[in-house]
Amino acid sequence: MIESAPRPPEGTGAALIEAGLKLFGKQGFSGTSTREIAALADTNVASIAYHFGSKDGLHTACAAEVARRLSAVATPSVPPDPTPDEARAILDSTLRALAGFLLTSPAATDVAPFILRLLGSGPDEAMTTLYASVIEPKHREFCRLWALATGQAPESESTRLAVFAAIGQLVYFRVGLPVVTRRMGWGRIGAAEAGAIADTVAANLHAAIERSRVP
Amino acid sequence: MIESAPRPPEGTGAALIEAGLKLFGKQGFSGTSTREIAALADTNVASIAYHFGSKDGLHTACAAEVARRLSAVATPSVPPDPTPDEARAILDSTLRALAGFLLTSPAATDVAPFILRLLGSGPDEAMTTLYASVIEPKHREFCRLWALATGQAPESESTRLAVFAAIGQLVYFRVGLPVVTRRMGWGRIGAAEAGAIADTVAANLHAAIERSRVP
DNA sequence: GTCTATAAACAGATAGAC
DNA sequence: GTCTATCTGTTTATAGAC
Repeated sequence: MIESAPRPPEGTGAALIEAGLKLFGKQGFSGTSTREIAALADTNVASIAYHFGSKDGLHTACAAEVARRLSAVATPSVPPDPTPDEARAILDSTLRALAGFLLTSPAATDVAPFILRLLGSGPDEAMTTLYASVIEPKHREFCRLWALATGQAPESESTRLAVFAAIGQLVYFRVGLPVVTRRMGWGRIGAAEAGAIADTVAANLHAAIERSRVP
Repeated sequence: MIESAPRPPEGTGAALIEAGLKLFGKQGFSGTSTREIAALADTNVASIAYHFGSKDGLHTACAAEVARRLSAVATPSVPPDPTPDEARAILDSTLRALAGFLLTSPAATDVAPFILRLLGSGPDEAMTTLYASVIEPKHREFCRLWALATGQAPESESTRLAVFAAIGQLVYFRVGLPVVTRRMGWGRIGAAEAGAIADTVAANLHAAIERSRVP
């Protein structure tokens, strides 16, 4: 038992979260009725109030589930004292793993649109939780690796922005996927397409590291 | 009269589009009531049906207005036969102009969230229009400049992906602005903050061009 | 815990006065 | 063109049987 993250409810509760994640992501919070959610979860509307208090409560539970799933990814195993080349290799492989998750994992199919909606809704409670529990710690860890790879200071403005840019490329490919696939003439995203995107992002990573390296 | 783009309605119609753009972007389509829109536009609910037929009609008109505003930006003036260095300089300045627009322009404050919602809603009619009228042409033009700067083929897979990555960084900084400002400890985005982001994105642009340059 | 039935509020669209 | 009043359907939340 390594994981200490909070477990999601099981049974009907879990089915409701699953359905909520899918529908909230696809149609937005207000665009989704509790009847739709209950139907997809194969239960009745009243069970939402029973398990989560309200529609809002279900949404909060969905956000918590997103945080749980995200924590499971992008967790590189870092050796005690990495050399610059080792740090760079870890950044490369973590970015590729993240690309694989975001672009091809079934889990991300529901998670990514949900987060996108969360971002658009401004800084509310769910976003704050996600930021504090996942985004901030991961970004900080990436900054540390970036600093080891380049010789820059880990918390300098330029390092933090460079890491955002590196991850941002990848996030964009996921967010803008409808646009990207259309322009690329891709029918769907398979291993080959995800690989091409990962290669692009990784190449930019190495180019950026090379350019900001301190001798 | 150079511009052939459709003009927005004036008077009450324009006020409704303005209000719709703001509220649809902030709260989503279903999250915004016609009464709210009418109140912000300082008119009555019935005027929405009168001017645009329905709530959907107003949304379509808002999307058209977004396309109009976007077309006005990111329109580089390219000399007849640019040298590689000139092409690179044009890419640099266009990217910086785009950064300035996205991060500091008041017009973008309403436009950006609206587009974000559009992206999340999957490929509907409004998104298709925006893609065909703005995104595709601009991306193609960027690819041509990228090809001139690097010596690569303008419509090769790697070129198209590289251009997406370059623009994507910038788009991410706009989309993820709530996250970025929090992590950077910024209160708001002024000229200094937008400049720091633009410098980061531009540096990555040059690094990527340098790396994929064909001798 | 699960479900049906219903209540109370709210949505978008429209009729018709001005 | 603009506005008020209203119609009709849908929403979330809840009461209460099982």
